[in-house]
Amino acid sequence: MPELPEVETVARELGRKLKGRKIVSVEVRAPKIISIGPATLPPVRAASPAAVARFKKIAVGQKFVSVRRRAKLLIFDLSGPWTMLVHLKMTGQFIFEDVRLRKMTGGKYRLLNKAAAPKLQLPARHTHVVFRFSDKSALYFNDVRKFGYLKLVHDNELGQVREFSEYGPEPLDKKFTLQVFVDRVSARPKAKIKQVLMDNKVVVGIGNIYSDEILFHAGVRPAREVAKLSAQELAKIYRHIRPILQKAIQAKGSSVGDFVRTDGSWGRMGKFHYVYGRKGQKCKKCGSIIQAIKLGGRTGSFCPQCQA
DNA sequence: TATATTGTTACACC
DNA sequence: TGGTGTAACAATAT
Repeated sequence: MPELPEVETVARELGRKLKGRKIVSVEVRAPKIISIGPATLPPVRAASPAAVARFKKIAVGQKFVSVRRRAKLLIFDLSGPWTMLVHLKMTGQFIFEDVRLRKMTGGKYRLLNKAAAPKLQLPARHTHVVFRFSDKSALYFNDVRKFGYLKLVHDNELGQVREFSEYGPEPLDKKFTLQVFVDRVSARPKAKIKQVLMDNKVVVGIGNIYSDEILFHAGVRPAREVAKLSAQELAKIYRHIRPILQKAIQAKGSSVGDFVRTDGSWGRMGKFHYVYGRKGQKCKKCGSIIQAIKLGGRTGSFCPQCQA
């Protein structure tokens, strides 16, 4: 489940690996994944053969300049006047294949870090788009659910991309102060705190995993109404947002579900989870049994002893 | 075969 | 009208 730390991990790793690499071919195995233009939605229908051809024509010959992140969206700056926006949604993955690795393994991709990583052979069953580079290396986009998307936007139209205009502040940004947090959260007095934390209009990048973890460390139950939280509780929640996200970035993300790093290895943050995905297990702090509730169709996990 | 999964949007309801 | 909550949607594994 890629959230801010996982997307940040992918952005940093790909930025390093793709910088200056020239695309020599693009293989689109699932047309519904790709689209062109600033329109809000990924296409419900698969891109037409003409759109696929256009996507390839735009991308081939371009170099990757940089990879950034805004909220959970990856932003690939291309050398020409185009930008590629990528959302991993639930199960999207990027795997970068170094040509040296393929040579070493006789054409079958194997991971260097065998102990910590799943075995991969690429392209895999759920590989939907492949970028190949002039030095024979390649970038694979995999997505079991096919909810993710790759969207090419002309730089002149970046201002019209609705994802950007609706995003709230970045939690790691200096401008995200306690005052900003309290103001934005307080605008939703009747909503439940977990749902507000996960709302991209309030603050971006926090999903099910990290909202659970932040609330555990703050000692606040996920279903608490915002209006009934004290100033101290709000401040405590705020104070835990940055450290938890930063620790997760240091651990290269949580490999829950399908998330892998760009070499196919797993992030290590899952080891540090106190409540997410631990329903029925003992709380690491007090030994109580972790409980789960449904909030708007989503599961929230918490410790009944540590969280009030 | 029904169900669970999650970010995001659509829409009904006060 | 706008904030709020719920359902729906994408596709697949189990």
